[in-house]
Amino acid sequence: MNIRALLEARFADAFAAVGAGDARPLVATAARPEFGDYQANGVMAAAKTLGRKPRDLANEVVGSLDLGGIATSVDIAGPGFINVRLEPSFIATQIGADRALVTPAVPQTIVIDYSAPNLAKEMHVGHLRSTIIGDAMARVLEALGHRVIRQNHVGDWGTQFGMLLAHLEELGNDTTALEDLEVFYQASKRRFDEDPAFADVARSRVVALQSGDEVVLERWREFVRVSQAHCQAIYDRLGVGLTAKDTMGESAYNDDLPKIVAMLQQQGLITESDGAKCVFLPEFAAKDGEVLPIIVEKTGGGFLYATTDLAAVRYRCHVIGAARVLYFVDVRQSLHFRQVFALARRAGLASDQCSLEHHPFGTMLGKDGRPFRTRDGGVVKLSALLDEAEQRAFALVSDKSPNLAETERRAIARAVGIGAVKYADLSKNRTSDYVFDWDSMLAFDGNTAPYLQYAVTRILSLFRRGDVA
RNA sequence: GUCCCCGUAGUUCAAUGGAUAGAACGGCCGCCUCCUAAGCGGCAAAUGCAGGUUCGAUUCCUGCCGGGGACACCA
Repeated sequence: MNIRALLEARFADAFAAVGAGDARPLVATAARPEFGDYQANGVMAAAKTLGRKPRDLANEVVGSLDLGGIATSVDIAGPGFINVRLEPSFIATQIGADRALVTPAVPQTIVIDYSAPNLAKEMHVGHLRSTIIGDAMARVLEALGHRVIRQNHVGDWGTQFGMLLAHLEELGNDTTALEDLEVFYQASKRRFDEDPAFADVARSRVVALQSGDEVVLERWREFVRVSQAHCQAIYDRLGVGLTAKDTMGESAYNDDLPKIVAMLQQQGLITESDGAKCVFLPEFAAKDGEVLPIIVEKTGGGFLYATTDLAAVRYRCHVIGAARVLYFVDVRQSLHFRQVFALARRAGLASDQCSLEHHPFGTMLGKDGRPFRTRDGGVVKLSALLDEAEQRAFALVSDKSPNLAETERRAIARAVGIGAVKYADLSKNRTSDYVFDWDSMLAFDGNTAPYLQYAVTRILSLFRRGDVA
């Protein structure tokens, strides 16, 4: 039983008994410890509605309130706050009960879309927030008793794969070239930009891929397998629960895309504009009457990510039967998701019972206040970031505890370094940008992972020395 | 230009419409010597501006100022 909910119910009974049954008791945890443990704030509003003095009404509420065995004291304070101090034995039994302090949820099926790296390249810092915030949410919702379905919407399809496959062919399909995916991607792009003949081959591979050419498809599968192994290594280092079975990439929706467009067409939602198939929804009209388009098919054919996301919505709502779909995606995608969600509803790709929610997050900035980059302006690979976190932690640990064996210092450095990166992110406001700063996240002072980890270590040490449990 | 998000101590973050706006780091003033690697106590320090709704506004509404982002065939 949730304590707040229990108190709310008891107060509601008391409110009803004194003729204030229409008002909510508004029970909350106490604002300050000296007030007690919980407080009910609803009397002031109720008194206003009833035209009564708040203190008088509060007295009557307390008179009718039954908190036997729950509270040691119930006091009226200020203009009409009611403060409750809990019975220690009651708290003890609540804590002893299984998951006592967790509100038991009515179980729902919840899809969580997070991480979503582009498999053509290596994961970079831009994927960090989605990955660890989404993972944290998945765990929380599971702990509340929900059926959580993780969906890693990886970028495993599209024009860029034609380029990569063509380059891989040039190298005799030797997948060891993929060990450094970033280098491989850059080389492919260079070939594509510099050699028109290569570009033609690349384009033909895209067509082969999309038309289901088994030979090309097999090479593509191998590429995806290797690339996904890179991601898995990162997930394992981060302690993130994603695995291959959670992958539901863009390619998975390939066959649905023409059907989605046909369906929109049938509903009369599509307007052709400059050769592209667009949907113009009135809710995206500006003051000047200009309406933002949602492009679902390019001039000359070919689909865009709005189409893919519509197919994903349909799958999640209608096939999986999700009650909620949570997207942990960069704030810059806000407009895109507003459009996709609105269109999905309009076209019946999402039922009214299916809640579509974009939970955006801000950008990771460097100390200069600009997006976090390497010194020469390149994107920071996630593996390099985690390497540096462990190295810095190792230097700190070695400095403070030079007597420990190196293997032990390495193990501690891993926990401290990775923990610092994750905690620095999760302890920040999700929706605003934040400055990524090694020194503050690895500090042994303040609101940091090293501080928390040391506090736990110290408590365990006390228990050990005191011979407690 | 249009639309969206955000403005809280010097800094990083808190505060279901509730009481005296909380922490941490940094700063200043004292004190102490170590429970795995964080010493302890104290002090100063903030709701961008102007209205409105409300018994009560950091929170909701309007306008302004400031910052960020997005806006047609990339994702």
